[in-house]
Amino acid sequence: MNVCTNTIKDIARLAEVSHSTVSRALRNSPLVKAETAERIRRIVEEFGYRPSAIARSLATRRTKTIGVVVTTIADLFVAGVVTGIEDVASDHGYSVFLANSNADPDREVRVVASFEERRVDGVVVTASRVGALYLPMLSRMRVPIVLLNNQHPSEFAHSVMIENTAASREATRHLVELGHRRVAYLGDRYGQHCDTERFGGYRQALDVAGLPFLPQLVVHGDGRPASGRQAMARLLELAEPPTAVFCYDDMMALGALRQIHACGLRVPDDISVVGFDDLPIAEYTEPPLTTVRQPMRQMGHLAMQTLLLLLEGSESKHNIKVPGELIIRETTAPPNDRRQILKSA
Amino acid sequence: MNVCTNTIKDIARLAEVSHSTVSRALRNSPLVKAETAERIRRIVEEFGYRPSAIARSLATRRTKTIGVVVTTIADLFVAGVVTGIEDVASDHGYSVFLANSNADPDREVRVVASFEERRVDGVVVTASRVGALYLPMLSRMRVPIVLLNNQHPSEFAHSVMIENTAASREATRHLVELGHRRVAYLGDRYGQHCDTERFGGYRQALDVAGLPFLPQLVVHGDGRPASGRQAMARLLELAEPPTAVFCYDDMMALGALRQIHACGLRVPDDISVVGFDDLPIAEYTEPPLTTVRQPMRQMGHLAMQTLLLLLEGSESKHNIKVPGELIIRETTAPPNDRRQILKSA
DNA sequence: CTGAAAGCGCTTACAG
DNA sequence: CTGAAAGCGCTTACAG
Repeated sequence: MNVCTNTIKDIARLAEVSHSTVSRALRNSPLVKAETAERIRRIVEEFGYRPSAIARSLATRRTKTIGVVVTTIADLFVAGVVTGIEDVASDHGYSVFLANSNADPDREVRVVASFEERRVDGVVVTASRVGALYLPMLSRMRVPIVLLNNQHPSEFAHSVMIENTAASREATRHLVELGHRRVAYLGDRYGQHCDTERFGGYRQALDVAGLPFLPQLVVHGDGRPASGRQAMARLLELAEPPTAVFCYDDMMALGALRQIHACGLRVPDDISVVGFDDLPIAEYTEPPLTTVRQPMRQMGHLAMQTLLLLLEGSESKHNIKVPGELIIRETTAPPNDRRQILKSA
Repeated sequence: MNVCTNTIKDIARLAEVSHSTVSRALRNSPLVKAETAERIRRIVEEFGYRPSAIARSLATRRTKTIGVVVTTIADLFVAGVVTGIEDVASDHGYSVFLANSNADPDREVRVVASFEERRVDGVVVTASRVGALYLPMLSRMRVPIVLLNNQHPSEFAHSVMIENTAASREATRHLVELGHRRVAYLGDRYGQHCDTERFGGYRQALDVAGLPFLPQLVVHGDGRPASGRQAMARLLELAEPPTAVFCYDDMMALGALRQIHACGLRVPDDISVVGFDDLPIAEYTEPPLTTVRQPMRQMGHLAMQTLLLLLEGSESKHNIKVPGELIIRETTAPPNDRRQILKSA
């Protein structure tokens, strides 16, 4: 018996009731007599009937579907967030459409079009490198949108954001308190709002400590290891290299570690490194990485919970700030005054 | 003007044609006069009308939607594969539903139910730790299914698989050729078919080299770094530890590296390590990891292309084998006979 | 080339 | 508590 050919009318015929009654029974309507409902459910079970969400969506004008846009899912932060989103979506009967934009404007246009055509009930945009027209295009859809670690968090819509500034300040202060005076910032040139805030926290910590801001100690990558390695190489070529580096994310910290080791320097003896994210691999770098934990999965939960609230008609603005947590492992230590000597070895 | 309230009839009224004609114009039917079609398209554009994929799906009985099930998306291999799937799905007008099963039988049941109700046109199951009832449940759906690095690849359905046996044999042979005589296998107890095959390749390489198989050199983890570390610890506690370890995946290799370093041993001087996957981080472990590359994204492409073929009515069996590629980096070297001495230090 | 009509498989007021 | 009917927004034979 081909499941896909069964319709509500087939079940109605078998149960000797109208299809309206079957519909009610399936939706647990109190309007249907208990024993009738029971009989219907037995038949539904026996024939493996699955009501069509398509037809239901057309009738109810709700698809119980959300769209999730990411730049790429092949990123442990993004994947963690999406896991969190899907967790609660699934618990509430929502299915999720996943779309990668690849930071490509053409694909962004297609993603928006497909989400509109599929009549998703809501959208979450995660840590995307969005084109200029993208967010306005999305907002035109007239469905709730939640941004996660994205630009325009407050002006534009509802959002879930890590407390970038406070967390970065704390991470930098950790380095300063260890005695570092030359602390570099390895940023992400595509990091948009998050990069601005993390850089801001770094600056604040320097100010509070009365340390001068040295522009030559600020370098940028693209968020990935190779670029972190290159940026680190530039720092190490400086006449007076930093004794510590605060990185925009763990992946670039990974590249930085590689470059430091490739130069024959040691972490944390010669140079301290701090990351951001606390990816599952952070505990397994060599040495284990001091970093700022973002509760990625929980942030995904919050984003979906916010969307759910909006879908239930909440009118308020939702701008959630999630605290980061500094996880001190083994890439940070007091500066070694002999570093210059070792380097020449 | 609320986009979502526009229907094909609104456009028909504005264009002064019947909604049938609008429908044809939008589907580029040759049945409609060029200038009429042009006028309709202008109006569609102007009002930002988006045809409802829901209504279209109901009428055509095709949703242009596929379901992708994974155990977890928070895994760089899985995420790479899903990226590949989405690439070609999107290019062909398909949207993808992503569902995490978390290897939880309850969720598996719900995923299958949701895919059935949403009338996905096809399904791909990626590297899942599937429950016993899962695949039969899916196959009951009567839509094409493609398995990727999954169990039952040939008996059950269409599949894309890495050449586990050949790749593992080559990886092990690499170690043997370096002179290793005590090569361990660090497997994944949930790796099912893939683990069996990788273990098989390891055994074959030993046999070919005339080396004895030593059961005490086979340990298992769960695929993640922490378990790799634990398994490595067991190997190092052996009276005669291995001089090389072939790991089921890069993540466990990461844990193994950590444990080796934590014991004060050096890689590759004291012990060689080989991974499997060539994740983006493999180049950035310390030292950079020798591993077997799986072309994850391309495997995703192949899976979706296979699904497309099946959706076009292909009747043949599709069982695609993808070769792995040994990438030699810096975790492998000839064995060091002084290893025992160093260990006691 | 165009339109009226039936149908896709549901939900839900309305009437009983 | 139950059923007949209308409607959700499309597609597509059928007739012209």
